[in-house]
Amino acid sequence: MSSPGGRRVGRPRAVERVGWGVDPRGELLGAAAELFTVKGYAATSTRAVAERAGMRQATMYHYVSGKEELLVALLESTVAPSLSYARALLGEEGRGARERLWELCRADVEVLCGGEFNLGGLYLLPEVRGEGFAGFRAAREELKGAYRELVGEAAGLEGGELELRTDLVFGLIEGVILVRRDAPGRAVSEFARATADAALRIAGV
Amino acid sequence: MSSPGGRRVGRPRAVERVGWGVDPRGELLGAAAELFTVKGYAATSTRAVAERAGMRQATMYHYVSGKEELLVALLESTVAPSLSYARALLGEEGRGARERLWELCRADVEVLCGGEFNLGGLYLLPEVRGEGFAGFRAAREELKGAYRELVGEAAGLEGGELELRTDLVFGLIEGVILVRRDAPGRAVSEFARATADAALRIAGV
DNA sequence: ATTATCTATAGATCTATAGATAATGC
DNA sequence: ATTATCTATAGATCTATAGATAATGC
Repeated sequence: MSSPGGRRVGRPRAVERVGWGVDPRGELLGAAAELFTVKGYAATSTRAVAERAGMRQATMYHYVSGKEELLVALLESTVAPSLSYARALLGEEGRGARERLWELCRADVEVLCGGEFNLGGLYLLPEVRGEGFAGFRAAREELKGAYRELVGEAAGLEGGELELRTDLVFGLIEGVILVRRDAPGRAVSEFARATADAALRIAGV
Repeated sequence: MSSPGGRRVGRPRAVERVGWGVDPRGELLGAAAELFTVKGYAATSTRAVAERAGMRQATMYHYVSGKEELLVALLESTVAPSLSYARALLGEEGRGARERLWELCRADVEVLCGGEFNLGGLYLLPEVRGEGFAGFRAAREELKGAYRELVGEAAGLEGGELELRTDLVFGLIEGVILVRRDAPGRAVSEFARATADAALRIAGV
């Protein structure tokens, strides 16, 4: 436990820390979330991230190997909650596929729109095609697979038609990331429900 | 007319040009389209763009003021065709709103997915918030206004409900940009029609 | 002694300008 | 003379490492 007064081992920071209750890696992740979404990933320097997190540029390397590690962690944090929820829903035999699909859509939109920054949009970065992001891409594919399964069961589809409907539903959900940029004021949970309604209409159930 | 043999005024290029029938600015735009979408905007240097276009880095400044001018031009080229089509559709009193909305959606998807590179995705860049992109943003707003008008007329909506439906429809159309990345093989025109169908279902007509 | 941080910096970029050069045009 | 290109480079970054320093822990 880091004592409340701030008595910590090691040389003190040049600029005393402001954000509290977070460890240094968490401070870096928070700074990166803001800067990557607001200024862009490639346009953000390691110096900018570190200083925003309240430490000097070189100190960052004590906690992470570089910018990419931060981006990987942020991306995985956007897909992980939806994915584990999707796994749980697939196992719930009791509820109908239609209801579970609606619920997955709603929860996914809540996660994507709920955070302070538009982290969901980061997965569009060309950098995400690189090797370091294989884990994230696999998680995203598994999530899409869950959508496919529920769409297929709810709408009684398979083959190319199922593939098309899944792409449209998945595209809608991720498209709300873009929409949210234009209207950041709207209440998230209401918007999430409306999006889930729209997804069911697209799926054709 | 630049004579076919390639006899041109000025010092010859160090590396003789390959892509033909295009002027130097067009060569730069083509190179930028490829590199910005594949490698990312901020991650692409002026040197990379110029060399891909077959000229040395410094020569690029003879034609454009820098990378940003190229990005502005590319973005405007993605919204301009849809916008002028939207204006034309708004004027066609003869056809019903429902039919015109469907047609706008279909045409928009064709443009966004039709090109060789995923230029539509570039508008998500944080850089686009800058002043240099005011013209592009205005065009995009006008296009969204056309969607709003057609959705309102087709579905008989207004106020907050109209705003919500418009966001969902617009989000779906732009979301197909993401979808296309996952399934680049699908026939564009078939996909465009399916997306337009889905948009009408979301709009509630 | 251990730890977290700092300062300093080498080496690798990258952008934008200055000025030279090699074509055609007249 | 005009033009399109070139080469060269100054100045401003940015990344990642080396080594110093200022705390606490024992």
